[in-house]
Amino acid sequence: MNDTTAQAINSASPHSDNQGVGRMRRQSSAADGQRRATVTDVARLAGVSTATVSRVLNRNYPVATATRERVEEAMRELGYVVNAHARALAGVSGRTVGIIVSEVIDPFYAYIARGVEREAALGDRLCLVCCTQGDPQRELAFIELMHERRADAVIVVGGSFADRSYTTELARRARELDAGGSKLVLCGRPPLDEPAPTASVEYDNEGGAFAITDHLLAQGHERILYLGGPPALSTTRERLAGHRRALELRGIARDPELEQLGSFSRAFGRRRMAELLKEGPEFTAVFAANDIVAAGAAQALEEAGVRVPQDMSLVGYDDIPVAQELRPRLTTVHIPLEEMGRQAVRLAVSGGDEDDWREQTTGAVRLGTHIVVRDSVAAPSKHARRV
Amino acid sequence: MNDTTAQAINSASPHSDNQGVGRMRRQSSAADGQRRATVTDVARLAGVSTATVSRVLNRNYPVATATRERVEEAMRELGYVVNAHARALAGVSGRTVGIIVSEVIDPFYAYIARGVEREAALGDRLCLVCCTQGDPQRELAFIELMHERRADAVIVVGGSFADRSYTTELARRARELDAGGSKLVLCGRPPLDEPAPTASVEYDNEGGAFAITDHLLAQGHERILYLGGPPALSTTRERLAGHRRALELRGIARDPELEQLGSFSRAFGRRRMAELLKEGPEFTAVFAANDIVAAGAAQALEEAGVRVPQDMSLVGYDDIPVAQELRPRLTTVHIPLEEMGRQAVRLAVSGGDEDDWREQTTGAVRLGTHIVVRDSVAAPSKHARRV
DNA sequence: CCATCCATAGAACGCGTTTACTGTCCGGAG
DNA sequence: CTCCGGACAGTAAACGCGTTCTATGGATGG
Repeated sequence: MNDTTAQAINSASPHSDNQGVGRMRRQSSAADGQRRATVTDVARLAGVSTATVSRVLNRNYPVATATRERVEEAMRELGYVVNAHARALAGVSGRTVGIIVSEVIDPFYAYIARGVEREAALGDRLCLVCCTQGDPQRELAFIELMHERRADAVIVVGGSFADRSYTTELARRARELDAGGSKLVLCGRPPLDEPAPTASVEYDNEGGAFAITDHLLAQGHERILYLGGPPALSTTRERLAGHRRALELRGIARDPELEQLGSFSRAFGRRRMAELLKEGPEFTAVFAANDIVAAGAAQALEEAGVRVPQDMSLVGYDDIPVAQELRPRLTTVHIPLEEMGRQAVRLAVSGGDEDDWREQTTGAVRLGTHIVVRDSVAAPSKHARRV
Repeated sequence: MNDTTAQAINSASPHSDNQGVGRMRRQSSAADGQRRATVTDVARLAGVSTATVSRVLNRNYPVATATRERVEEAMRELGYVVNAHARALAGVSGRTVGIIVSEVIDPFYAYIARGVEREAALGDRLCLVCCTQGDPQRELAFIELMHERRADAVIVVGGSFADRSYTTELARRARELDAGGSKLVLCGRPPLDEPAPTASVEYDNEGGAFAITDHLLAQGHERILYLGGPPALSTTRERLAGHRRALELRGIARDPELEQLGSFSRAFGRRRMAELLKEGPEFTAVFAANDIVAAGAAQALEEAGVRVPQDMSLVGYDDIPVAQELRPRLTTVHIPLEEMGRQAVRLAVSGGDEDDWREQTTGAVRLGTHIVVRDSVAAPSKHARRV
């Protein structure tokens, strides 16, 4: 389809008359857009050369005021808009950064995307956003597409899958990107095991999980259900690791039955919670893998008539807005999401400026997390809930 | 800043040695990216011409299988990635659509963005996303930036301001864009009063407001507070218009005190609601300008000990996820947000295919809205709430 | 053996940017 | 009152990289 379109559009133009700058085209179809004005047109109208027009455009070289004004007037008159493609082709940065998330409507990603967008805007850059819907293949494809567009940075956000061939492929892309002067930034995911020229922005995922589990333990909970999160995702693994470490440190044996992984969806949280309430192991607190799952669990709890926090404590992770909307308000782990997005851009973009000492190609920052105590946690009730 | 950066990057590369294809560059800095492979390189390595390589790339012309394989092998070996800029410059569509919203983390916009992104992806297009944070100037600037990048479509989303000079400027941009073969799409906002080549996707905003107000009236409410929404925004005006029409139709006089406009924020909803509860007019129901404002109002109500829906009915608008998270679950107006995004892309992109009958340049679709009844509305309590 | 069709090559083109270079005009030196 | 160095303005032309039109060599078919 690309082809046919492109052909149809182009085959109709270049034929006879080579040097005429396009007189003929103009009178073709009625409402049809007459050829876009070019630097040459502006130059001609202003009575200067194209180089001068370019200088006016870029203000990077002194141009007499009178000349500048004449050129600007000509641009206005012709409705001239520079062609970013031509400019990029000539070697100027395309001023674009790409961000790849799994889902834009998920607040976790949306906040990071906001940080990326804002930071990008500060540097007069535009932001290419893609959603993989959780498909690693699509992620790879998008990286390729962004590479084709010569994005200054390609930021992949969110947990990654522990799939060898995928990792290898990603490393390859990172090298290709780097060879072209772009940078692959891993945001909210662990670095590649294979060495590759990437930058990375992480948050203390394990630490946050440790802290909030410990918060639960400090209240006296000993049977804590860990609920949700795709098992193969790095995000899940890290959170679970922090959770386990906290248990271990207090000398509490780990019960596999209390680790109910699954997905990050609200539906999962609700369904599995309901099931476990009916016929699951005993527990007095729930550590939902993220706030969305917590929202689902909260609903199941409500429907089952289990009061939070009196009968059951509940915590989440991410501290997205829904955490404050739930009743009781959810105790959770805060992640500086927007800041992560900003850092991701800074890392990639500043790195691009000083191309002398490329040694620091592999920048990395790690941001802290902290728990936010609200109303969803209390000490376990005297008589442990019996199913 | 734009300029200095661009200069710094470029002034350092092209110097002596003009025809050598870059021998020198290679040995410059250690990790430095050696010049990217080009079609010419691939052609040379595969022993064919650049035309053939291009054909292999675009599969738009028969190429002998053996040749194709040789070319593909060469591309792989060199880590070749086409340059989208060069390609776009040569006349092929850049396969990019732009969307401009005021805020990505706002679910209203996020859902539309998702629709745009998905539909764009179906056509192998990438999506440029920008946030104006409500600033019309920034909106104009982003349109310009997208125009420079020759986006197939530029979709501006959300209510617009009733500012004459802004509208004029927008119309001008629409014409420039159209002249270049792109399209400006107005999504979720009324068409420009000034004639301009735009496409538009609307939703029945007035009708939704009418319906939900009527729903309240049918329950017996007569004193309904309309809360929130920027007065100058078209979205607010339309919703208010629907609200008023419903009142009128039931013969209920309009009370200016019951129209408390402001903003679309949660903070506004909460603050103003609290104020009105303390010292405002009498009313038995609240029509929040959108769900976010409703969430704020719900909190104020909760804090004031006013029960919903027993003591006070509450409805919102947009039907974003928070509506289902509130307790009681919020009765609201559903908008097919994602579908709007999809339609916006379709309108702009299909329109671009058949450039023969440009008459239909100004496409427009209007999607329906409907109310979603949940638990936040009840008949007014016998004894009207007295402050 | 010529008419065709196919695969491929050569070259023009699209549009800014930038370098190398020319022509001007200034002030100060001689 | 010239003459020279240098700051300034501005220009022609090369360049970046795919795409596609036109042309050509060769093979197949009649």
